[in-house]
This record gives sequence, C-alpha cells and structure tokens, in this order.
Amino acid sequence: MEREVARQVEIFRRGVVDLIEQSELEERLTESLVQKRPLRIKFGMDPTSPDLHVGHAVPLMKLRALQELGHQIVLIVGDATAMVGDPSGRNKLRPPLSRAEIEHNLQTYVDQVGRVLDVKKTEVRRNSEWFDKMEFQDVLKLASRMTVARMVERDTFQKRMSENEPIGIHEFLYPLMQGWDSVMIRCDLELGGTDQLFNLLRGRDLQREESQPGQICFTTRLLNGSDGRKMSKSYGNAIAFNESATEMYRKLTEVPDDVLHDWFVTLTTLDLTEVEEILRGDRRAASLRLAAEITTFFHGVDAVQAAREDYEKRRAGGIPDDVPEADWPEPGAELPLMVLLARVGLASSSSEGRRLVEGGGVKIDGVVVKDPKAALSQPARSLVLQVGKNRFARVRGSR
RNA sequence: GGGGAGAUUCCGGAGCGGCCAAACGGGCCAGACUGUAAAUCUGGUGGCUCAGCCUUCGGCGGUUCGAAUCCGCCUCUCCCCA
Repeated sequence: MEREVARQVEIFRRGVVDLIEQSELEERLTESLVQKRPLRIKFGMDPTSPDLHVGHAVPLMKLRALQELGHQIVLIVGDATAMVGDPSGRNKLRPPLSRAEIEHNLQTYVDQVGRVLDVKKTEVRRNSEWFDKMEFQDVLKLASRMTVARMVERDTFQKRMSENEPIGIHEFLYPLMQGWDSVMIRCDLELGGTDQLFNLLRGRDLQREESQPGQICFTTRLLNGSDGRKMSKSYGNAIAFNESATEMYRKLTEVPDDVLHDWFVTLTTLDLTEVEEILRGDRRAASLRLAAEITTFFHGVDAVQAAREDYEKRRAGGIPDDVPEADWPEPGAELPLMVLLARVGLASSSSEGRRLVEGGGVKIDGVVVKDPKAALSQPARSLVLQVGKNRFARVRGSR
C-alpha cells in the first residue's frame, strides 16, 4: 500500500512545479486506494482559440499518466469563463468572446484533447451548466468571497496597475468562477499551468467554505516558444497538435537547447534516468530524439520515418516531397517574381516579396534570384519557389 | 460629480506645421556563421506589376498652399480629488 502510494506520488510529481500539499496528496491517495475510489482530477480549458499546441500538451500528458493510474479526469470546458477571459499573465484587457466564437472553438477542442487523453474515460463538463443558472444574487454572494486587497496583490494586476492598464471588474470574477467549478464537481485535485496557481487556490478556499475538502493544487511548467515568450499561437511560436508530422518534427528540432530537459520531462514518457542519459550525450542527437519522441506520439512511427527523411533532405539543401502546390495565378501572363511570391502565398504582399528577393532570400528551382522584377512566364512543367529555409511552393506548369 | 494627463506603424516609445511612411528599442522576416539550435554580425520591416504612385498617426469636422503636429466636438484609457 505505502509503496503504491509512493509510486503514484512519484508520477504525480514528475515535471510538476508546485504541489500544495504533498502530505495531503499522500493522504488522499491512501484513502482512494482503500476505498477503491478514483480521485477526481480537474483540468479546465477555455475555448478561446481553436487550436491546441504542445504547450497544452504538458498538462494533458500529465493527466494521461494519471488517467492510466485509474483516476477520473474531469475536463472542464470553460464556455462560461471564456466570456470573461482569464486575466492571469495578461497585460491587457481582452475583448470578451461571443457565444458563437466559443461554440466554434469548443467543437474542435474535445477532438484535439482526445489525441492525448482517452476521452471515453474522461468526464467532460461545460461550466455554463451551472453558471447559466446563477441568479444575480448568487453572483453577488460568490463575489463577496474575495476581497479586493487579495485580488489586487496578484502580480498581473499589480503590473497592470503600475503600467496604467485598465482592469475590468469582471476580471476579478474569473478566479472565483474557476474556483466555483471545483465546488460543483467536488474535485480532489486541480491541475493548471504555473500561472494558474492563484486561481487553483481559490477553488481550494471555496471548497472549504462549502464544507468540502479543499482540492490539492499542482502546476506544470509553461513552455516557451523559440523566442522565449510563452508559447502561443498569436506569437507564432507554437507547435500545434494538428500540424503535419514533417512540420512538427522540423519545428521540434529547432527547440532551443536549454529547454530540452523540460520538454523531455513534461512531453515524453521516457524514464527520467534515460532522459538524463540522453542529455549527457550530444545535444544535437538529443534534440533529434525529442523531435522523434513527440512526433511519434502524435503521428506514429511511420510518419516519423518520413519526417526524418524529409528533414535530412532539406538539410542537404534539397527540395522536400510535400511541397504545397499552386496554380499559375494568371494563365498565359508574365509576372514579376515579387508579385508571383505574393500570389502563391509565400509573401504577404508583393512589397514583402520584393524585400525578400532583394535580401537574397528567394530561390527558384534552388537558384538564388535577386531581381524582384524578373519577369517569369508560366513554365512548361513546374517550378519550385523557395523563401528562406523552410517555405516552398511548387507552381504548376501549363500541362 | 470636479480637476489633470493621454490615444502614433506588431509592441514599447520619439516626433520644431513642410526635410515624416514617421527616430530609437523589442519582436518578426531574410542573409552570414552554425548543429537549418543558441549567441553574434548584416540587411529589411504600410500598400501597389514599385526610379513613381496610393493610404496611414483613436473618430468626425475645421484652420492652412501644406497637419501625426494647430482648433472644435465625439469615443476610449489612466491619474488625483470627492
């Protein structure tokens, strides 16, 4: 029994930053084992963007491991909270999302989560289930559970106040709403990113006030993208779930060396001693291994093999196989290179096309061309345009 | 309710009425170097079939030969007082 508890605690703790409190976790695990009652572990996601990325995979991988231990994962889809917007880590007031946007994002969410978790074994709840039923007086009652002073101590609010950024009153409600979710589903533990600790603790407080045992809170590290900022699609530094195997593999090989350790620990299921061994070796090999591990998880072994070949090919300066194709934009007409780049989507405008060409970043069939106005006519077969190292387009010929 | 400050290109932040498509920094893109990593260095960063032209400085009007810069109103934000 004790050994089993210790084993599970070890799994709970892997890659975890905060754990409040470990002794409680041990007690509750023991209780769970004795009563043969799985722990209810809550994880909330607000459907604020349609795509999940590997940053989201960190807590999901953790949940997966806990699910395999037989615990009950409760996924809260925050369709009500999404309308408020979590202020954590935000330096700007966000425009609230509309119901329609939320519904749209929500559709794709559960599918994507299903790539990591066993959705059949997961309890999926929307928090509009209880928030839509609330009367205004219930809201007031909930709001009275928190003081302004405590809310305002938070880093994010401190920062925004000192930078004279606006803070909406409704934003103060967010942590309380998230905490109320915990009360409603009577959860034992809640998982979140490190920026969620404040919110998680509100759930613990609220549960206690409602005479429930306070949830145990634990957090996982937030992943940074290649630029050091928090990974986010809007920063363009994210690796999405729905990315092709070759793209995913390639992007993963570009992960900075100094985060390799964290990524191995949080995103792979490799044994920790093995991870140490890999990292003691060649850095380059380690980063390739990471790419292989994660890509395998999402796309399978065969896809990784193909991705690796593609990667090697690019590295050698060759043209990869899965180049997106495009038609000649204006059949019969000649087009300056800068315009063609924009038309086939390799540049966001012909002005940008011109800059890229002048900067020496554009190749036609592997040859650098530096004249943005070079007139091109539709090729007989096809030609391959390349911008930078990784962006390609094959323009189809006339037949 | 009263008083003050402010809104600039992705972000931060300069900007004598003409020399402003708008300094500088960050980010981003491209190039060099490399392990197609990091760091560093170089160039670029509104649009247009582009030596020229067109549209930008919260919104709408006005003054002027000429406005991001001056005036009026509006919208939004912050600060102080109550």
